[in-house]
Amino acid sequence: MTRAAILDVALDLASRDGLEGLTIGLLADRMNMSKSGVFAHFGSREDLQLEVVKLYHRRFEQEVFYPSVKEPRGLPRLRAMFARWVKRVSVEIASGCIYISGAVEYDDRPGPIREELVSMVAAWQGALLRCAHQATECGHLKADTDAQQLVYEMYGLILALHHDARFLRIPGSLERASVGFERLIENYKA
Amino acid sequence: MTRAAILDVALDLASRDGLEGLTIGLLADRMNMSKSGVFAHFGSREDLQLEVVKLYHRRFEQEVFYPSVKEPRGLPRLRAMFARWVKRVSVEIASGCIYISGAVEYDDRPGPIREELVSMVAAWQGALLRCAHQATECGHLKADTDAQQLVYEMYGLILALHHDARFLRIPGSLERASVGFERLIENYKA
DNA sequence: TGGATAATAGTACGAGCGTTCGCAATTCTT
DNA sequence: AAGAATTGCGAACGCTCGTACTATTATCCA
Repeated sequence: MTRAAILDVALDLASRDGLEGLTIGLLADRMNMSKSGVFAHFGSREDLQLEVVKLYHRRFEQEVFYPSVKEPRGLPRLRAMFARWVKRVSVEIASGCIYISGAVEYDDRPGPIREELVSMVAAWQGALLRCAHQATECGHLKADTDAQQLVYEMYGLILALHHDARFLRIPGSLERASVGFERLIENYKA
Repeated sequence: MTRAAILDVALDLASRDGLEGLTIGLLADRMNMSKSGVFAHFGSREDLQLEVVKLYHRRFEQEVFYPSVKEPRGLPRLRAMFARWVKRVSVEIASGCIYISGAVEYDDRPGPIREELVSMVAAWQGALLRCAHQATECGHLKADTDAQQLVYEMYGLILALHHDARFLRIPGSLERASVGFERLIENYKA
């Protein structure tokens, strides 16, 4: 299916230039197709963007979420989630992360794309939250652990990784994310 | 000076729509001026963007940095820096923060604007780093404190604040940033 | 083999962008 | 008061964008 191939390249372009920077003309060039040929596969540019977001979400789930839930519930699963997340972002240092760039692009731009992005990021944070709760229920973390706070700080470590490595290009950011996570867990450990 | 008034409005627009979203036509509308009238004050759009970035930096310094260095060096100063920083970002939840949106917009777009942004953010991180070093020298923090790691995590807390409050619109993010900072300091305290 | 069906190309349009240029109005200088 | 310099306006240019419409080519089924 040509459509799938187009979406694949579109995801690549959107990762680099942002969802708003994704343009049909450039996409057609990369595909060696005409603009109208590419356009015909999607009803509108917004539809194309939405499909790209959904594709990214599927990739993220497949690479980070699903393999992690195979780990034993509680702290090991939470650790796996963070480790795979870091690994994913460390690859995206070269290409860009749509969750993060999308969060900035659509923080004040209403519409279906923003809604799609918000619901996906919220779903991921929800998964982390459930996992953190289970970790306290299993007795891996202290009983009075504030799971929301834990997820908040995990997200901060990832955002800082993206910022320092991709924008400022500071080496060693990867290790800093891991060190931060270990310190975080050490604080909440039972 | 009309130029200063234009820059003021331009900063507002760039905060909302990003530096790349800043357009001369919209700016002219907001100023009740013609496009060419606005344009004449700057040699090019890029110059306008650069001036906006510099203006933002001056505001940031004035509001966050300068008042903080009046505090006693070491931990009190570091605390003041973070507190004022949080306060500033909490205001920017409504308007947007150019350091953060700029980091995403220009992480892969070479040119003078990226360079300006990088040098400014690096300067701010440098100031935090020096302050953290002084805090260990003063004996406020443990002697083996990794200042880079500390700054990294502080930055993460701020990024998470911006993300959760402005994009996801989760209430209580402000408190989470403060709680995270306190836990951070508690870890590194002498 | 021929005719419906889908996929791609080509062209054109209208809008918005940054930018240029010439002209009017205002302000400053002497 | 006259001339120079600044400041703003309006129209136009060339470009790129998303999109619509029409043809052409390929595919597949009877």
